Amino acid sequence: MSKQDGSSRQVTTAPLDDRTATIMHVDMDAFFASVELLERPDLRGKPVIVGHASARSVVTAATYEARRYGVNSAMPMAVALRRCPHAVVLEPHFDRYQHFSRQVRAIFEEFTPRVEPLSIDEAFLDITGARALFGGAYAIGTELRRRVLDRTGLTCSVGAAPTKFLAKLASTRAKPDGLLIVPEPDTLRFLHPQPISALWGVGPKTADHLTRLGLRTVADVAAVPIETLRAAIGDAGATRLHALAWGRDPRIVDTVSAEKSIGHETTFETDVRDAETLKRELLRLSLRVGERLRRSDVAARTVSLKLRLHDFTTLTRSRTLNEPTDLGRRVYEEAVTLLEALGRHGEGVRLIGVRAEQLSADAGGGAVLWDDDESWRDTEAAVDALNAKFGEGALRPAALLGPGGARRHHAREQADRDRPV
DNA sequence: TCTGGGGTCCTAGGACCC
DNA sequence: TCTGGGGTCCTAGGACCC
Repeated sequence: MSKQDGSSRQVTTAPLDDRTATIMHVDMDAFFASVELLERPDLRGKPVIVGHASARSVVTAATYEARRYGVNSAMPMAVALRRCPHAVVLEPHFDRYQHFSRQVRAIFEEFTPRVEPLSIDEAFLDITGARALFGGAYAIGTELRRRVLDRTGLTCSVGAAPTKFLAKLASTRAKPDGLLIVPEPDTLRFLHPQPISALWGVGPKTADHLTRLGLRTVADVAAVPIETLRAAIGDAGATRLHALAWGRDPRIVDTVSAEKSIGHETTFETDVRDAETLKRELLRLSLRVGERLRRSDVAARTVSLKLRLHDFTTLTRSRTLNEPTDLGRRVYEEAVTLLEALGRHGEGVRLIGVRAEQLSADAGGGAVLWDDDESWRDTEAAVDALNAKFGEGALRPAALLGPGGARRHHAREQADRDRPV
């Protein structure tokens, strides 16, 4: 094992001929907070929290200075400010984070095309091929961290190991601003002393179950019979945990994974009982879902509604459609039907959300818009049909000259905007 | 202390089919 | 008449991750 701190207090090198640490995990340090500090250098070294100022908000990100007071992401803002009253709270700017996310991703791709973004601020890299050009994991990690810092002013932490799980664990242990390489022969020595919570998929509940079995470390999980695990946490979880505890993780770096659902939700400042307010919000959310479905060129077959009541009870209701849709209007119709059938909104709704599931490549054709409208297949007739429905000139002719996909896309945008609610 | 918003995966029961 | 077993789909809820 080798660890290099950003401060370069200690640099030990992994074997330079190591060829086993083929997967790299890169994780930006306190990403949102660090991006905000680029614009507010005066706040450097101070506890800074990123999050909305509203009553029901949570911490989106916190600098390490704030974390020293026990502030963590997802913590209610009220709690965070009690722990660290002098923290500076900044509003999040997601467009900025997106901008830097793209920038660092481009840097990753200078090393390998095999990049799998995990979220806005982390990614896996398969560096098998990059080694020939850049040297081993150590050289790649060091150069990558240098380029990210030089060009963005942001620090990141890097872990490299033979598997995804170990690489991610390595980057976590390297934080902040560090590099940790775990070659294959060192894996169990690195892994087994870790607490069970380090295992991917072990949250508070599972940790509870495992602790009740007397398991505290990853080594304990590795040693316990898998049947014991199965009885405690179920089939899939037991199989996965047992494998992870032995350093086995079959997941490869996957550069092309399709999204499985698209949803939006809102927590109200105060609980809402009024059905009209709920419907208005539901429409807004549904239209956003529709826009994203079309942008991704997919259609959804299942619509699901989510309600969180005043007491935090969370309900979901879903319905599978006969025909897939990419229209927010259609999503809304289903969601509102589910809402009314549920009939619980009088109790006071804290959160409402809608999600489109069972996505497939865009169904194409007019069947999605009007399943009785065969004429849609013909461009001229489609113009007439649409303009008849939405008024003359509703369609911009230019949009119709492009490929079918573009034509359908534009027509649906128009339909979603113009159809009366 | 009082709990965001974006997701993924798993479980379990019932319907339905062979 | 009383009853198996496997597979898939649908639905609701929950754990978990960032």
